[in-house]
Amino acid sequence: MEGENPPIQDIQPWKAIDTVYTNEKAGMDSVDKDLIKRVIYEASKDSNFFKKDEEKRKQTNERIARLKEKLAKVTEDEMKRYHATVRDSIRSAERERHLSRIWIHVDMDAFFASVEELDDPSLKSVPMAVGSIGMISTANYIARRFGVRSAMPGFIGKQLCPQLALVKPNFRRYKEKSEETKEVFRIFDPDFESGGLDEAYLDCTAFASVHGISGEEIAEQIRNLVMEKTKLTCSCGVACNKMLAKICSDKNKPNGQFFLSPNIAAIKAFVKDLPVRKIPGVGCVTEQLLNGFGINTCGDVIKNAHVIAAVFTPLTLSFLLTSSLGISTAFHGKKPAPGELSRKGISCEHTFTAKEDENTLLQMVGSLAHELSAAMASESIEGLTVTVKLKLSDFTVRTRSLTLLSPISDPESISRIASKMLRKEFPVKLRLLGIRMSGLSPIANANGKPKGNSKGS
Amino acid sequence: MEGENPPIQDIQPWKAIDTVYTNEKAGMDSVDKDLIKRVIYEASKDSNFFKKDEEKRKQTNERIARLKEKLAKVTEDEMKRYHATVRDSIRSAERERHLSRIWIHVDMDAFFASVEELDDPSLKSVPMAVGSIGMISTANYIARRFGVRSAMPGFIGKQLCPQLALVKPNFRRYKEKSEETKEVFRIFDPDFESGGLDEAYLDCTAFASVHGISGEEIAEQIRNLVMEKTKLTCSCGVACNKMLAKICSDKNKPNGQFFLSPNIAAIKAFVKDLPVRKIPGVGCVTEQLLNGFGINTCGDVIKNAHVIAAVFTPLTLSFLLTSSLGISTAFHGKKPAPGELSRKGISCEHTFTAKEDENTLLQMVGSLAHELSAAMASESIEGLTVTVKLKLSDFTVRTRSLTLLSPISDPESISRIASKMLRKEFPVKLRLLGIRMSGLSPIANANGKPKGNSKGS
DNA sequence: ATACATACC
DNA sequence: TACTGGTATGTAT
DNA sequence: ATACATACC
DNA sequence: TACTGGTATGTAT
Repeated sequence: MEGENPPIQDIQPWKAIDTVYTNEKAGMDSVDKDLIKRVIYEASKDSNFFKKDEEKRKQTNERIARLKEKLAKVTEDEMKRYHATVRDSIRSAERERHLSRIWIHVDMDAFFASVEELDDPSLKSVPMAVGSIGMISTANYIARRFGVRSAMPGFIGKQLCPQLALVKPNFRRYKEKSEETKEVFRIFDPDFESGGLDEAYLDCTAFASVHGISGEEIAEQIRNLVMEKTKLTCSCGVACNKMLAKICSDKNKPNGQFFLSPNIAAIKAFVKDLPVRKIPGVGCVTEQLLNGFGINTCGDVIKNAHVIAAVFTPLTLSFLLTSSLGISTAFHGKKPAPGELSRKGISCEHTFTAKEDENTLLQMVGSLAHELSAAMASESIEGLTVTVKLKLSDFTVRTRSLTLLSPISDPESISRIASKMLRKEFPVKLRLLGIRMSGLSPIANANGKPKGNSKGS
Repeated sequence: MEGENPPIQDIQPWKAIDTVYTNEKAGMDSVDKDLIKRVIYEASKDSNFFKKDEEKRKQTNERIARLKEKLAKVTEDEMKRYHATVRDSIRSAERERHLSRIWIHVDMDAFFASVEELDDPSLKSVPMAVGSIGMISTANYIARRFGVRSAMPGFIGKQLCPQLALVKPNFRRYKEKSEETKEVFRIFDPDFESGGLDEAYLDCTAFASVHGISGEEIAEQIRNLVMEKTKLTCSCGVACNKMLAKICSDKNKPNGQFFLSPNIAAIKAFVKDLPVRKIPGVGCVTEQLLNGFGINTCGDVIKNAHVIAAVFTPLTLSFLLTSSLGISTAFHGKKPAPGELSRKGISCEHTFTAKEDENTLLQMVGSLAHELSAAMASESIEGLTVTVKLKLSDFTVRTRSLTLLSPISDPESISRIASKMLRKEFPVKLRLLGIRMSGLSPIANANGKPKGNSKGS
């Protein structure tokens, strides 16, 4: 390592800024990409956000270093046993492989942005994003060509594309349109599982067999009906399990579909060079960790599973292995028993320009408590555990929680408890305050209409 | 409930004493059984043990009452959803049903007692039990006819059968004989799983297919070879999974075998009237709880699964349902990865006549610490967590634990920490003291030979 | 139970 | 000037 | 992590 | 006179 030339990053630091925003799809040549990286870097480099981000990446690298040390200490003998563990895991994963189910993952194209375009067609011809100067939810396809993406702050989007139109989100409207899509989904699978406003998983096995049609034909029908109903386009993935369907729905986006043939050879070929980051559940950090061990694709995961076994948790091994083999849930998950509410927590948080005045912060907690309490009332639920979330001005996150003896939902109780926890943290300079209630149960009160069920077991 | 005659138990209290000892096998007529119950009752009724036992049973009954209240509050609507949950659970359990594996559970007959008879044939003709006046491990079949059973204290055994010969256990010898049996088991399944000195689970699928013989034939061979090798008899259960094999090995005990045909009809018939207590994992308490809801057999579990869903934990539901359907593990469990030691804890405890002198108790902790440390040294392991176990003179059990920053194994450290925890409990009158170490890792020291592996993940 | 990290939309 | 808000889940203690 | 309960041999 | 000892696992907090 010593005596080498300084790495390129020291001279063109933005080239190393391979953040969330830049590691996606094709469609731009490398000059464009380079420019985009540079703009993002310049816009970010002095912010606390950027510092925190770098710190995290550094810590992950240190974690990689520690794991590598651990790996180095593994004896040959132990490694043999890790290989055996891997063989075991693969064998038991394979028992969960189901090829005979037809899953379709439907993903609305640039959903929020498309709804806005629908409601104001003039937006169709300009680069546009739904969100605020602080944060973008979705960008339309024109804006994406400038490098504007979701989860990017609006001010960076503006720097990438000064003409960018920022449209304030209108969630009520998106919900409406989402309900329209659901009417379509129900036709094909009354039990479809939705994953947010803009996507859903449908088990179309029964529909296909009853109507004697293929998954691909069903996907066509879904896309047609969704268009008819909502005037919006969506993309579909057709495969034999949820994960594969989800990955497939991204393949021919927008307004397309992709069918993965339900046979092992096709699945293995599909998965072989798939970047691990495509596995739902593998985010930036896990990707960085795996890359640190030279594991970039699902094929690499299989080849190096013994390394993963040596260095990660058994659950992580099993998850990565299963996913990389193209295996995942092929049946609908159990719906929550009446024992449980389907929701496990409810929360409310706000970001603001960093503040340290104690009274101001305490007042904000009070108002959060009222907001949260109102949300709880509207579902007739109460909760046992109060968690306060603080984000310091340097983006460090802290949580403090307290579990009570009996559940509460009134704003006064929530406020009192949250304030007490906040006070213990003073002095602090905060950019975010949040309150969350968990351990939820329906309110069994006089005339309330509990929409949920009594806490189970 | 009011105005009824006093229940029979008030007059003949021993009839209600349906404890561990009396609710087993046939072979005695009801007069005998009644006599046995009465003797046991008379021998027990004034002891602290008996009081604690009654207290626990009472608490379980209160728990049943509470669960029934909860059940009563379940609305029709909720109950419908519990039914749906059950349907879901059954569907997913059925996906785990494997009929094509051949499992054999081998259970040595009255193992310790039989070894003693082998070494001293004069014991064959008299009622005999291995154990002490305080506790019996195993009784031979002659003694069993008097009602003497394992887990019964020797003094009660003597009251049931004054001629009872009590033989002191010789574990080294049993281990030797157990190793002999294992040599046999390895022939049929090199990966067999042992469950204590006297039983094992063998997956004989491969052996059967390689040698073109049936499970029943293999069981014959196992029994012959075990007899040849050890001069001891054993019993075998042959079925398509571990649980069923285990239950089957009990069917024709001693010196017999039982084959359960691997088809759903046969399994359903087998399981229908099987008492829940036969399910390995369902002990006295769960049995009592289930009986409290009128659930006595596996058939009842299936019929009343919605009740179980409403009242027990999802895991318990799934376990009881799966078991009652005759489904269980059909493949060898993963062996511990080199990441882990196969052992998760190591402990040492002693019972004595109740003491409250603090110095005496502290000295006892010191000697336990030395014992434990020696056991750990012999395996070259150390541990992070120290747990002290106390049993008060009234049989109440208390545990206190502390997790350290770095692992220990030397007697001084263990003793120091355990004593500190004990002192906090003073004053107490104890009949048992124990120490356990967990969070184990191999000692990576100079010339030690770690038999295990470094702590994982 | 508490605290924190990761992930997804 | 300026990097969300809501939820679930995993991991460690 | 801590405490306690259940289960098995 | 007198009701074990060792281990794993689940549940709750």
